Amino acid sequence: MDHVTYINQEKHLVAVDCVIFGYEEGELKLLLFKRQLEPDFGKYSLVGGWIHQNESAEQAAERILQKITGLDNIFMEQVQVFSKPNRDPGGRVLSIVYYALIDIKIHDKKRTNQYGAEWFSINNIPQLIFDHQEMYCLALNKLRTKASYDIVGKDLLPKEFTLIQLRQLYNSIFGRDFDPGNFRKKIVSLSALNRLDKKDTSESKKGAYYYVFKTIDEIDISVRIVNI
Amino acid sequence: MDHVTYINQEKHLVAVDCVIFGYEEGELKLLLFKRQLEPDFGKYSLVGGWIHQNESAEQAAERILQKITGLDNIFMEQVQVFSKPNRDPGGRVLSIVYYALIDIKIHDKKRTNQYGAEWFSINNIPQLIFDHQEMYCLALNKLRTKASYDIVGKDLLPKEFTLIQLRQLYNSIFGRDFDPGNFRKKIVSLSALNRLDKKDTSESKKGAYYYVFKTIDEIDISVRIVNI
DNA sequence: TCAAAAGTGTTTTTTATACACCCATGC
DNA sequence: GCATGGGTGTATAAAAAACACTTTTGA
Repeated sequence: MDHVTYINQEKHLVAVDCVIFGYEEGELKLLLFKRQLEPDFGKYSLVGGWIHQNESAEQAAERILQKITGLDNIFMEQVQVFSKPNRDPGGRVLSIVYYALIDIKIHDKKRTNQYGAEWFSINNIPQLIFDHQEMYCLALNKLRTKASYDIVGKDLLPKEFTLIQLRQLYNSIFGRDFDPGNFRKKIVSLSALNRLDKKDTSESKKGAYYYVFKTIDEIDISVRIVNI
Repeated sequence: MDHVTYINQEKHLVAVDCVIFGYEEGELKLLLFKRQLEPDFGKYSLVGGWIHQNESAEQAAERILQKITGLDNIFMEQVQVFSKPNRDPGGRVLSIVYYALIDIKIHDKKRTNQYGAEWFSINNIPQLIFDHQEMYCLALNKLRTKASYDIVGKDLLPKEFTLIQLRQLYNSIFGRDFDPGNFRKKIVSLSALNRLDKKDTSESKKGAYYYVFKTIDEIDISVRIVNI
């Protein structure tokens, strides 16, 4: 890109939209805003905002997520850019889409309420504005891909969790039932979790062991990357 | 995104950068520009351009590729957006990165020469400006991912090609030698190719059968998606 | 003691890898 | 007839999938 050509170039509005996944009551959920304006009054939208001159798209997403959920250090991945000239009827806006994973239990519910955000089960998503449905679908695909070579859950589950809870999370992400035995074997074989000497007896008499994610330095780098 | 907030928002310069892969002489190659200006005079850069108001990022990439190579209908995939505020010393520019696959044999060499573009083997890439090295690495990763669940080659090889040529392409993409027998079996099992009654005798006395990609309607949808 | 959830073990199938071998042909 | 790639077959190993079985414990 020649520097001399920087001046007099067309500039664009650039937004960030976040597909915010949470997990609660055995279901993967999505945080959405109810739109208060025409067009598309009453429809729902992803959580979004403008990108500023002095920040990266990641930083913009972090800023927006912090504002809505009160949380920092949220796990996030870029999905892709949406740039069709007429994707937004309000004007020419490029949107950089991220997906984020958060633990619904620990986010600031006052804030989300204040901003009129609601959680929806991914089995029951309302109609979304513009191309937000496509954004969500791509984000879910990306999450599934990640979940199939890495154990996702660190950001969606409480610090201590059982393998049953982890499996239910996976069932919810992939929309199918994983075999309990095989799932357990696969997860254990990745040796990314530590078992605690502590059981969750709320679901059964026998009780299920709690697990936690290993810290970075505990992880055996040689044992990684397999399909679930 | 509220419509009332569209006005008075900060606007941004948005560029498109293309990681253009080609294949020739048994090597995967990359098309690069030699930079004629300071800063970074003499370093190389990806092929890029500005995005216009009335076009999507994809359309901008198509326009730029058409200008440089003379080709239409080029296979392309979005890699990701690069948006760090200081990534470009010339100013705040967001860059949307695509990778493209083209058959070097059929592109317009006069054009690439005219624009000062050169092909480099991916085993011998010169120093690139800004964050273009990272863009290239991500693009190659994305290409490898695609190549492992889909047969890439339709856009890099001539219409008719031997399985030996396809294997050499894969060797070049992944930087390792695939087992001839196993590679052949795997490719055939995907039943995405048709064998012609025609041999390439330029490499051996026996000759190797030519293959072509099946057309969309010939492809058996049930046989897809496996790792190579 | 038995129901119900947690956890383990066994069998089968599929896929990947390594490598030996046969084939066709021009010299 | 033999060297040289091209192509096929087989044997082994590793993963995934299916599913039977044992363990624990409160009611």
